[in-house]
Amino acid sequence: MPGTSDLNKNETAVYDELVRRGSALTAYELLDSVRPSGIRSPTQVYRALERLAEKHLVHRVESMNAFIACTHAHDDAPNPDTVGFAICDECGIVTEIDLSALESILYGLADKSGFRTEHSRLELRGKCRNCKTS
Amino acid sequence: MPGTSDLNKNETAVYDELVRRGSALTAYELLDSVRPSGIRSPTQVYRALERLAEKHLVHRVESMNAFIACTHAHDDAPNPDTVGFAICDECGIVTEIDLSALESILYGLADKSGFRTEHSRLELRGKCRNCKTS
DNA sequence: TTACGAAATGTTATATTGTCACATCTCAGG
DNA sequence: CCTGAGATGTGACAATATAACATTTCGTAA
Repeated sequence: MPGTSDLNKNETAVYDELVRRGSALTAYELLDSVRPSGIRSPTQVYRALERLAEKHLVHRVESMNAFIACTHAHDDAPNPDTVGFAICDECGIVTEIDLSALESILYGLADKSGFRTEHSRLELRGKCRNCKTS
Repeated sequence: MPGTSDLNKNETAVYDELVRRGSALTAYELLDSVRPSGIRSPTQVYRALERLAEKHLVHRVESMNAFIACTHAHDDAPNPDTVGFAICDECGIVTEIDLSALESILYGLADKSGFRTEHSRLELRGKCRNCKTS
């Protein structure tokens, strides 16, 4: 992973936990999990998450108030950045979708009205492969 | 507007306020605004919003924890429904984007991995026409 | 007409999510 | 060594959302 080397202690604890669990976690779930690493307050978790997000190592899943380790390579290029998630309402699994191919289309949509997009987020809700038959 | 006739007192108060203001408002901003209509608790606001959303008269803007009156005709057809917003980080204006043309592309993206999308939300952050020059 | 139940509404308290303010620590540059 | 900018820790608090339960409303059927 790019940039995982220059993480401080709290960032490492939070990032490792997100990777280990492989699912979307709320800040307070994370807090409970990283207490053994010496993190005691929400502020510390949110600060770590904020910096991890700047480094594109985690993403915030808006519709869940949760955070997830990034699974795609996002080149370190500056914005605009575009990311998508497919969220299963049955089992809660969150899968990152690569939208790079769509970027120009999505940005063009808004640009028609004079809007300059800096970053964007797409969240799909539905049923994953495993849950859709049940 | 379709279905604005069968709104109850609280739904009407909340919906009218959203239309009157024409911007995205948080549930608590709404609560303050509709107190004169007799609404006193967050629960009442959230219940009204929930039913207005079911009727496609308001949308929740996830990345703002806010709600906005719908400006597009969403046919009363069942899901999947797809809506987008362009949000100006400078002045806060929120513009609804019609994504109906994109629906099949967006859904196809996830479908490749076996995901069945039921509804989706796209939120673009950036600068609106007026703010992007400043 | 009255009685009943389901759904809507109101009310209070509480849970969850996120931020502020300020003290303390760390460490590179002068 | 000093200093000061940025990182970190801590406690209090603000903002957002839901739970639990009482009350009301209203259609329906005895």
